[in-house]
Amino acid sequence: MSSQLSQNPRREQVRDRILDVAERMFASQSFAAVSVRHITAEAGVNLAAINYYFGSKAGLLKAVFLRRATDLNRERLGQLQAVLTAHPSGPVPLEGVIRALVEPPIRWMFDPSRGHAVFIQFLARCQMEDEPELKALFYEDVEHLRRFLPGLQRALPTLPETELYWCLHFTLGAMHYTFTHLERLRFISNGICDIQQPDEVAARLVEFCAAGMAARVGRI
Amino acid sequence: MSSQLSQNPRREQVRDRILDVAERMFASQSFAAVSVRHITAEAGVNLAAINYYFGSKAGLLKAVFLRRATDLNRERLGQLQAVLTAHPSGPVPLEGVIRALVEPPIRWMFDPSRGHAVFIQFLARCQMEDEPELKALFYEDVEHLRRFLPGLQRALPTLPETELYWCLHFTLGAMHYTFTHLERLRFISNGICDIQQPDEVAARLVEFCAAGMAARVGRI
DNA sequence: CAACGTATCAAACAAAAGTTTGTCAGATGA
DNA sequence: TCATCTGACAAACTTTTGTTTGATACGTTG
Repeated sequence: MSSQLSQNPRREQVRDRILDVAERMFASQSFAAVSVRHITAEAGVNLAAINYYFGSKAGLLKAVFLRRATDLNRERLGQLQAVLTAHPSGPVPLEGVIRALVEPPIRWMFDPSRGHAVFIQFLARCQMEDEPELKALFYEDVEHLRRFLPGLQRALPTLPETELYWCLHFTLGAMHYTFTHLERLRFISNGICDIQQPDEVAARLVEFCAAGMAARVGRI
Repeated sequence: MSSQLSQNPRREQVRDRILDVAERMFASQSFAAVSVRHITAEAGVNLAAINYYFGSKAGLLKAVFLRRATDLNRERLGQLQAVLTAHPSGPVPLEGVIRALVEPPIRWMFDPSRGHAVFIQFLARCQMEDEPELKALFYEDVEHLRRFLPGLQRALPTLPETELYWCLHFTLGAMHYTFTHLERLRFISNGICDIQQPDEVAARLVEFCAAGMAARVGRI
């Protein structure tokens, strides 16, 4: 069928199939709980394929992470840049900065296409894994988060840097919990909370965190 | 040495040693990543001890959870009750209700005695495990969280129930992230955030979430 | 065509996993 | 004292783990 394709497309096809299955499994179970045999069986490829393409099981984990992480960060930083350039001088709207931080991943969370939704779950679970290579990647990622500080500073000029970091921390927490525990919110609220609309979720999250940040201004 | 002790104290001693080691290991690694061999070796007991005392590895996980979970919940509910009875009629201070929710676990987090600190880390990691028995326990736990809703309602009488649940959700997220990512906050802030003082941490968290909740009042 | 590199495969590998078994020492209770 | 029970132990059991190995087929390149 694909006999006239050069080797590369076919190679990428198998690679991506493995990555898709691994992403899905690592999203719902811990790294140690997923075996390479489960992955290869589900992907319909040979057992040795993972070591052939990714060197090791840990290499596969890293590859799953890298495949989409930069895309997500680019989306975030693009939205941040858009807000900052829309207000070239003077104060920046606080909610706009926070939106740049949390809206892209929330949008991904509700986007089943191209595995975006699965990747967010994967990302959330990865935060707790202790694979050394993956931890190193997350420590590079703090550099990306630090880029939001100038934006926050321009939105809340009177707030000391320390406070801004604390606010960023709590915001990331509320967001992260939304990735992992949204279904629990539906359950605990007996279903009265609508967790289906991405815009609604993002709007509530942004408003909650913006208010939390703004409240510190008066107290410092 | 303890020859004249009846069997029970000695039995409890071995049981607790296993529970302590397991709690510590499950706190820093996923369930699947920890082997019963590691636990028993570290605890200095026989390999078969876990199956003898707890039936299975999963039974051990459940036992670690149950050993302290009720204590923590009792502390929380006690503090909640104290706030509510201090204001028997009329409005209740919002920050008091939130404090009852987050202060006890934050205090535990900084209390190395009796393994309280380790247990908080264990608890945070457990949220992501998919052991069926443990998930069942967490679903019983939502009943405990629902008890905070009357308190929130008396603090924010004009806010619809749906909104209160959302606020509770974001608050739990900020708290949970504080359990798991406090060291990361220190790192990302180049060490300028002081993460050593439990009262400071709790105060910031409470203030942030209270403001986030109060902000919704005007918008509904 | 011939030589080479690449992708796939079944098979085997050694190590580690959770659990079970049988035995033995010691405390308990009649 | 004798029978019984309990806890600890080494050992073995059965699966499952991640990884490696050659062999084979195929496409590309000389």
